[in-house]
Amino acid sequence: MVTGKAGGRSRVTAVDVAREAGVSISAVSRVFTPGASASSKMRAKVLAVSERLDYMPNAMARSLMTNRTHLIGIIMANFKNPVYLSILDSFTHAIQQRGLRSLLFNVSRGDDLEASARQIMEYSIDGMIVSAASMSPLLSDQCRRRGIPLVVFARHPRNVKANVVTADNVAGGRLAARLLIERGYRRMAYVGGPETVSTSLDRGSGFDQALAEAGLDRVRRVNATDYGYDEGYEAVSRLLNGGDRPEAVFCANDIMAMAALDAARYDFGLRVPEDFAVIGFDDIPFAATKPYRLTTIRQPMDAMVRQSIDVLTDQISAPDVSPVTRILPCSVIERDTVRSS
Amino acid sequence: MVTGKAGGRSRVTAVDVAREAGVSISAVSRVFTPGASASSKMRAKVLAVSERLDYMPNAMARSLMTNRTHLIGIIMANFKNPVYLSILDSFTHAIQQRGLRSLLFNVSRGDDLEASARQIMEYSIDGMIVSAASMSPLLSDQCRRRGIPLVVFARHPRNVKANVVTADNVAGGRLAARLLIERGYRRMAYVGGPETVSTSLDRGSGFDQALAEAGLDRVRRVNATDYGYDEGYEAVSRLLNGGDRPEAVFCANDIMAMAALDAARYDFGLRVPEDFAVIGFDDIPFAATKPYRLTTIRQPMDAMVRQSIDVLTDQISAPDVSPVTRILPCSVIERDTVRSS
DNA sequence: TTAACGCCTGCAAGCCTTTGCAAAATGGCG
DNA sequence: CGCCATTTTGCAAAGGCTTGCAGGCGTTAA
Repeated sequence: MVTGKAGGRSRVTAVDVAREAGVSISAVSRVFTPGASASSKMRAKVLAVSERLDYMPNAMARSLMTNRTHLIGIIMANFKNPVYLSILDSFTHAIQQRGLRSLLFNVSRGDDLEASARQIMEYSIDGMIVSAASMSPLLSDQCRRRGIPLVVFARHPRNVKANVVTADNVAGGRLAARLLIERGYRRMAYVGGPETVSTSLDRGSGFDQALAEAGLDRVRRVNATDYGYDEGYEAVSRLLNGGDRPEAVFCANDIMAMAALDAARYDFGLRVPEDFAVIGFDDIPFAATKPYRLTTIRQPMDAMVRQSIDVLTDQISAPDVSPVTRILPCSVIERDTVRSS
Repeated sequence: MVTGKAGGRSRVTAVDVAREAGVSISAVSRVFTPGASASSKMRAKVLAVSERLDYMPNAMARSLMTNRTHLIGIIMANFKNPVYLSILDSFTHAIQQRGLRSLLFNVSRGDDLEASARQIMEYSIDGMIVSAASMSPLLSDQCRRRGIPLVVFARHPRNVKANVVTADNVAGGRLAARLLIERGYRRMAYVGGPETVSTSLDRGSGFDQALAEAGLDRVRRVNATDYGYDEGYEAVSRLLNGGDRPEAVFCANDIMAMAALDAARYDFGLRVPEDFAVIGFDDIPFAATKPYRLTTIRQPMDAMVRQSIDVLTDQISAPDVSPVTRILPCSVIERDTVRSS
């Protein structure tokens, strides 16, 4: 290895700075290590030279020694629902605020979540956030074995041992049911997502519970094949074409609710909210636009993100505490797709 | 440093595997280095032990030697427009496909782009993609000095020396104008984003050009304070309230176009497309929903992403080629907000 | 059977930091 | 001015991996 190695031009390193400033390498290191002892003369000298040479400590070499990478892995699956853009926004922001960096992994195209996780682990990240429908217990095992704090976001898988931060989806479903009942609707249906997804399941079962408590039965239930607009449209059309046409639907997310609204109005000539009510879930920005004005159940996303990062950083600094689970309450955002009294 | 250091339990390393398998460390390394020479016996033995011990090479240590991190930095600013979710989807997917990883940086809240870039550089990333409104020349300088390939995505700043992959926004603007002219509209207006953003500027000037060529003048132009729905709504209301009411508007993105449509229909009682035409830009999924059916100009996002990554990886393997700029054509997606003949 | 030839493999140096330890410098105080 | 208590500072050893070099071994040809 004689000349400039494989990659780009060799960076300026701490030895260059040390030589130039006439100090030891350790001194340079200490100037760039918060909390290390260095006289102000020293600090000034090193900083000046670093500035001039455009020196910057090499994070890789550093992490080799410190066993900290300041990298947080984010595993995401849903790139179709705009809520996830704002979730990503909040997460990356919160992560950067704390001086950490986000390593983003996309597991949407059925790419093996397991395999991705392994890849991530090569980087010995400090912590990991998973926001993906399928959360395998093997992943959480991997993390525990390697001592990597993990929080499962907006999902509540029963069979994994990890931190969980989620909205209270069951309670959210109940909220929807009670609103509908209170407003005099009687024949309700639920439009869920794919059958395996715990959020959809929880929202549905909360809905059913509250219905049952009021002595009502859910008329029907359909599951969309995916969480998108088209899939929702198709599912709702199926629902409205069948017998037992409901007076109200509760949808597992806003996108499907918007599809429901469109299908009801444009294809079935239903008046909303007079003939037919629709409730969504999430409160995405589009739900508030003029043509929709969707009544919906809101998850406290900001709080969820904040708590996730809190839990994660706590766990990073104190690795041996046992996993916590935080369940945050939803609220109803009332607009115009449920009649007002 | 006697006992378990700062971070989690110490990982299993190549020496563990080597000892256990009765081979040298180099052997282990070579088994995990594609293209290195190792007999199949060797390989089998090492792989078996690695499996059992759950060994995985440490990417940090590796990159220290190879000068390659396999990390691609993505700098993004716009977390409000859903197009960026699909862009992120495509990028992360393409990056993973090539065995690389995405380090995502959020510079939306006016966080200094410069400062973020510096942070990113500490990780000595292999390449960087910037999709942010403001692209400072200093950033591209930083990259060039450090030998980090850089591509500017969906933006065409004149004053930076870097790879550029973007849609032909000027031509896109012309497309919009010509469609409108051909369909008999005469009094046009443009609704742009903040005045400093090159995409909005280019789209507007292409629009103006084509109008001028047809002997028409743009009636008015308004700029929204941001690219969102509410800002668009406000801008369009201003436009329609003023004198010289136009018969058609071209909006710098779909979100504002949707806002325009809503404002025109709900607040001004205009019939679209009979009395009033609207054209957007981007072709986001919501533009296709029943209440909108928006006619719009589409950027070839997938191709743009693919080319960006191609350019980037080319540049990574051959660092000394000069920057390229690729400008891809837009197309019109015709739906129902411009009359059909 | 022996020599020449290749493929494997191990050795050890190097990548860029951090950090325990001990020596040097500083400062306060009598 | 000398002594002791603190800082500062430098040395050198990690940390986990890659890789040039040279010796080892198995193979083929004579």
